Amino acid sequence: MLRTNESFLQYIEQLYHSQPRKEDIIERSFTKGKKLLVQNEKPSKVMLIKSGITKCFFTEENDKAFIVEFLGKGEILGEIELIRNIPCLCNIEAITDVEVYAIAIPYFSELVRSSLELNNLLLSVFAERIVNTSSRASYQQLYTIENSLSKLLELQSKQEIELSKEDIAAYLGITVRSLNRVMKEKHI
Amino acid sequence: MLRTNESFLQYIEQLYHSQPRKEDIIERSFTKGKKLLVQNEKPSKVMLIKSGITKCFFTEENDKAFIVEFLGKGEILGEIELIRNIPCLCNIEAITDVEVYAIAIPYFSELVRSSLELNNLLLSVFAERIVNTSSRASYQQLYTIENSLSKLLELQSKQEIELSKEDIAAYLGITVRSLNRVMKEKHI
DNA sequence: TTGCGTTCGGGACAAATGTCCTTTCTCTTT
DNA sequence: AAAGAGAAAGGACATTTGTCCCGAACGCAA
Repeated sequence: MLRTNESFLQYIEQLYHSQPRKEDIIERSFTKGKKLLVQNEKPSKVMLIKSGITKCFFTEENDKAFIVEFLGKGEILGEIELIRNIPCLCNIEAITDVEVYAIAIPYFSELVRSSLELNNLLLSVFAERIVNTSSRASYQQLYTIENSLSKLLELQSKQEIELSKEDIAAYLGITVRSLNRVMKEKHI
Repeated sequence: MLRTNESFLQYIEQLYHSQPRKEDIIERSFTKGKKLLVQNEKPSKVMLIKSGITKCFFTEENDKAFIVEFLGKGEILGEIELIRNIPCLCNIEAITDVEVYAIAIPYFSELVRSSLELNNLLLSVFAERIVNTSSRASYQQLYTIENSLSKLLELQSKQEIELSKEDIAAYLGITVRSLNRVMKEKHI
């Protein structure tokens, strides 16, 4: 649910401190509620989260939202779009105040081509996201809201993340009305 | 829906023909209906499809099935499990007769650590799968079966793949009864 | 040709979820 | 303190989907 990545953060911080040209990686801040990346727009930077939490979500044409993941410290953003050379797949929005390392695209491209360390970090991240996204897609399609909610609440208590009801509903792909109904039936 | 990857196939075929030790990559065949990989079991090889089509699916504890993707020529199998060192996430089953290149795990691991070309091929594949899986998860959660079926039929006609009703239902994460109902209403 | 078993499609009803609207609660402004 | 606006929860009804079971069609063997 909430993903973090300490080794990726260390790797980028080491690059940040040792870079000769100081513009390849800069620090940026976003306040809660701000969009870091906008769906269907070309990303200008690849970013890695230094602190804070973001949600990564689709807005569909019927105006409904689906949260794919919550991304925290050490998680990378915008890298899929760079590798596939496409506009942003999803929106990324800060749900707390967030600080990131913003990495220039030509610099990041060059690293992907040449750094095995970066490649291996990215492969691990991608593998993790495929596992998480596909297994949750399967589960939420084949079980009722009650089962999915139980799983989410269990994860949530382990990770100590505070989510609004609207965000919980968007993560499960349902309406807030349905979420309230199921929570009431389960006496939550 | 059906994924293929010509450049990955060329890369593996070049390795296959030039390998000194002939056991690192071997060819294997599977008849229609056979399982190439079994969910929750440790994979013994990483495989790349030379010809044929497979389905990659979850079997949930409530005995329902969800097809994540159909994988064809040039697509790689079992690599996620190797990178994350986990048992198989899904089942992989041949829906036509299938031939694969089976790659020894220590050999493949060594290539991942050392070959930038392989890393870049894998990054592209993973990026594609994340895009596909997450966007379809969102769509199928937020729209009705009718919309999802329309999308599938459109893809299917472009790709000339023949699917059983049971497989279509499993790809959409619904029952065959529901699929029949919607197909009848749409006069298909 | 007939009988049996399996597969497929659909009827009927139940369950799950969405939509729309109302009521209550909370917060802010006057 | 009161009023107004916005947010949150839930009632009622509609729609969508799942479950169960039955009948028809098909294939195979005797």
